[in-house]
Amino acid sequence: MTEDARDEVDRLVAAWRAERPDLDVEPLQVLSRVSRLAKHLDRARRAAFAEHDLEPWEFDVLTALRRAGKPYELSPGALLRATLVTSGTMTNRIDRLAQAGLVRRRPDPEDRRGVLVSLTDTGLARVDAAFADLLRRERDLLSGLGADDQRLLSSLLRMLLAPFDAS
Amino acid sequence: MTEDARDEVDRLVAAWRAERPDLDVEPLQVLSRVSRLAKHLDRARRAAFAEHDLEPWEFDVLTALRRAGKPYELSPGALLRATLVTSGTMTNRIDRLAQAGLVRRRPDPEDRRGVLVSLTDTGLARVDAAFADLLRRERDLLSGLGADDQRLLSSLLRMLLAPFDAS
DNA sequence: GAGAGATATCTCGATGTCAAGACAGTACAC
DNA sequence: GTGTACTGTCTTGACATCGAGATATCTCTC
Repeated sequence: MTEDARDEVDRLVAAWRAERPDLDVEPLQVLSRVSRLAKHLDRARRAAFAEHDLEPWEFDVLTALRRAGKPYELSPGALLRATLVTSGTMTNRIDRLAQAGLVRRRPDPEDRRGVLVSLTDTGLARVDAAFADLLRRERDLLSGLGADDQRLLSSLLRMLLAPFDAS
Repeated sequence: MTEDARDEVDRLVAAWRAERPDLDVEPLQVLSRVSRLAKHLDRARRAAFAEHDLEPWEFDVLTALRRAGKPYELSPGALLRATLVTSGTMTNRIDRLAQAGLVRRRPDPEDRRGVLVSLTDTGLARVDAAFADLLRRERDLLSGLGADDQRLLSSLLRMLLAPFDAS
């Protein structure tokens, strides 16, 4: 038993083993780490975006539009699928982004139920700057892992994620 | 170039490469997967707890107390460090858990600023049932990975997490 | 071409979270 | 022991999110 209780999850698992030796708590080794890491990442991202006057939720929407390529335009439905939020949330987000002058809304000429949301020039500039900054910081967070380990890690994560994205 | 765009992140990375070939977006392969997976996990957990009439946030607090072992008692400060939330949030959580009869609050006899929070019998029973259920479901989510891959994955994640937990 | 069901977006109320700050109590240096 | 800085908890107000449902439009079948 290589003894390295180096993070909170190791301590957490050890505590469970002491309290509930009857249960197999191995799944926590993976999934609790995923959850905790995500929480830390959220905070790191928030700090990164603050320098560009962007909230994480604003960044999420703007990057989805940015990735779509010219003319940087998507429907609210496409945006909510890209960002994993509900429709009410997306309506609210678009409202505030439009108010801030980062996106524009126009009726979909093909479907009168629909709307199309596009980046303004300001929005494009902001998201490009913030994204470059984010990548810099994320690379830093990953610096503890070699390139091979990163590839290995991402392919293992992909296996877990695939069932969700398929459905 | 092994061509397997099997999850959303592969598509996301491909889109960035097309739009910003000047940037190295490799960090996303790992970190976007972590974030997205955490979001899916939250939903899965929510569904699991619903059967036990527990919200995820309730479960988080109750498990922290459960792991502490008899007499299942911790300070609000210890609880907020265990759950990564702010003090205002923890006060609110404890209020509602106490109202629901799942925890009890009493003054800390050693420190008159302090409070101690402990599980009630009801709280103990509820958290034990929900935890067993959660493990069952999490094992299921991980069934795509062999035991070796799971160990590999958790040790890679540990490397990323360690710097956060150290600070 | 009429009707049924699906789809796209928005509205509204409830809620959990955070950040900042208030307040009481403790610890430590001098 | 007194003053200062620190710690632990709680209060408050703002805010982003969700879920459920409303409305308008489209699509497909007959």
